[in-house]
Amino acid sequence: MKLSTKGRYAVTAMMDLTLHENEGPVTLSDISQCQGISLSYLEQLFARLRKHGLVTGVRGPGGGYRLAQPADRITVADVILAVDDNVDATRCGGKGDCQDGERCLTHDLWSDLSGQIYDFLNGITLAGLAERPSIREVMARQDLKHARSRAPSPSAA
Amino acid sequence: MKLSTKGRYAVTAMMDLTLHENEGPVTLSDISQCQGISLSYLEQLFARLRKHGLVTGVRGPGGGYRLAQPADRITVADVILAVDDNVDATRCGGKGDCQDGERCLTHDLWSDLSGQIYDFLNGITLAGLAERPSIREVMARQDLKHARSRAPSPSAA
DNA sequence: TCAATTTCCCAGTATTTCAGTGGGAAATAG
DNA sequence: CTATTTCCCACTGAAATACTGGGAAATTGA
Repeated sequence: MKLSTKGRYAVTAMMDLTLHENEGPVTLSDISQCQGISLSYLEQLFARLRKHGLVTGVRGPGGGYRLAQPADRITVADVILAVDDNVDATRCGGKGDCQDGERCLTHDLWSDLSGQIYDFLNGITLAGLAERPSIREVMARQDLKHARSRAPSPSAA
Repeated sequence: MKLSTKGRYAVTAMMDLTLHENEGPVTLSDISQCQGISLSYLEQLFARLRKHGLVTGVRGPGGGYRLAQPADRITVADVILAVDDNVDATRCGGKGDCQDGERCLTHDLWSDLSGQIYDFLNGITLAGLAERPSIREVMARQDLKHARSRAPSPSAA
């Protein structure tokens, strides 16, 4: 389990898709402008997300990306694992003969901890994140702005 | 909150100190041989751990490093934050005027998640890690080996 | 049919971080 | 005094990160 800015970019971008899920596909240039990430770098990230079956791309005008699965079935761990490829784990490869053949217990310990971190992140879905109070608050403000032709109806998807 | 091999090295090294806490200071060359990390790189890591008040160095023969605080007061989050310096967090710096002044909510969302990860790792102390069954098991084997004045026990592993 | 949009794809580059190398100074135990 | 070990610094190679740029394929709408 690795946790870097790359993973953060991916998660925030996926949240963008989640929050605008019912407004059609989201273009990468939108996310690029919002997040301040270069378009091509986003393309690279989304290529991986697509290969891992997390998003689907829609080409052409009006196209963009949308979630390939319901938001409550995609976890933060899924997203992070999709973008940063394999973790090499231990240096001694679990040979266990590092020093006197006994000292290497800390390796097991890390894999133990790492597993816990994974379980934790795997328990947080995009839908779950989107339901947080701090987010719903900002979403409500957005709804007001976007309701330009009619009275603000509380109808959510 | 960042989670990389650097942080893993630091945590596993700190666990080494924790597990041999009552055997006097642990030298970096010991950890180097065990973990397969270069001595100088470990020195760099421990310089940071020392500056953050997590370890104390003892010079001279018989010296080494020991925990600067009781193992149940040092958390995994402490260790990780000590070695990988600041996380820049958001790119737009929370200006909030990224697109239409409304799209940047995903940043808040990430800081929310990041805070949760921190809380999680901050709830795991070195002492807590050392008490895990898988670790105690290996520790027990070590105790047998270190008891050299008695008859050698049947081969482990 | 044509132009604009947008995903897709690939090859290259700059920057940063990771990890290691090497030399040497200061403290300390024996 | 000497061996050990922390401390400190400056440098290097390798890898990951993040960006640049060019272009092809699909799709929409005029």
